[in-house]
Amino acid sequence: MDGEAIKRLLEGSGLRCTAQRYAVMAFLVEHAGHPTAAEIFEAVNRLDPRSSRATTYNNLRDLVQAGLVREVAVEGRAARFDAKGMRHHHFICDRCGEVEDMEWCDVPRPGSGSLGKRVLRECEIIFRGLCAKCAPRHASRKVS
Amino acid sequence: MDGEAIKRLLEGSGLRCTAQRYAVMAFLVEHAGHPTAAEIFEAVNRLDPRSSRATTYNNLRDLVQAGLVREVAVEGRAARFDAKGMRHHHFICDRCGEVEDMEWCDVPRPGSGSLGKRVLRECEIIFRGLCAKCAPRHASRKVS
DNA sequence: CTCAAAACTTAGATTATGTCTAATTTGATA
DNA sequence: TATCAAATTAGACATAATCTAAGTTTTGAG
Repeated sequence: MDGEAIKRLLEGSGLRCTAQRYAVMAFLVEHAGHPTAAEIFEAVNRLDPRSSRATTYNNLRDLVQAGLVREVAVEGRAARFDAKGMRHHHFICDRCGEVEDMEWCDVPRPGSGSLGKRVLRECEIIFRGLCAKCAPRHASRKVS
Repeated sequence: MDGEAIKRLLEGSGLRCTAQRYAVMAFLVEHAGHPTAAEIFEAVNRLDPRSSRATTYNNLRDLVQAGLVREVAVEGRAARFDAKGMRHHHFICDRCGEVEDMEWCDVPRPGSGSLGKRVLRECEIIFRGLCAKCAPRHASRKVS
């Protein structure tokens, strides 16, 4: 995705394409590794320190509200973000908190009986366990 | 579930049944509404102030590690807890953060190809949208 | 173009949530 | 009862995220 595409993405969602907001979105598009807000802030400021921490959080919130970015909460750790590209599920490592994408598959929808008055927007599967890096160390150590 | 059953549950998992730990577990068994740690602390201390905040957090962590309690992370809000009774999925309200149980159904397992070296422990579906209380207000208001 | 309003950004204070420390208490068991 | 590991405690500390109030930029009406 090039710069123009990102600009169109933002403006198509009613968000102005400011330097700071563009930087956050572009970083997320290029880095699929589910960075935290702190990592995003540090990365976009490393070479071009023109965005404050508050703005990074503001823009992440705006992007999530616009539906361009997904926020993944992880028990006991900072939230992680990814650009909503292809649909996918998530694998969360019990040990290191790493979030990884898992191949998309359809999710069984709840019957309207069990849904009641709720309005469903999306369904996602969370797989939990040990990531490829942590799995080998598992045999001898209690998962903490 | 009576007091003896809770005691057996704790001791069966290698945890001593202390007054404070029992209070946390009993509260979770009786209150299926996914309370936060702060709510649990406040509730178990309202009439019988014998547990500190640190102990409440320690015990919640112990219970989660022992597999007796589940922790549910919610984007932008405090973690919520529930006693692992029947298996169920979760519905999280976009607007108010409320966590509700959804009927259990089997989750499609990822093929061993897409799983790679990862070790899978559990799968859960997260349904997102508006809860029954928030849905009616939706038409006129942007979901904040 | 000009001006005012709206959108956006900012630094730093503040809040919310959760963890750690060091001292003390509890309780199982020898 | 004496011992010692487990559990608890108060409060300091850490971290993540939000808020505030002021300043800056962009937009659009006139």
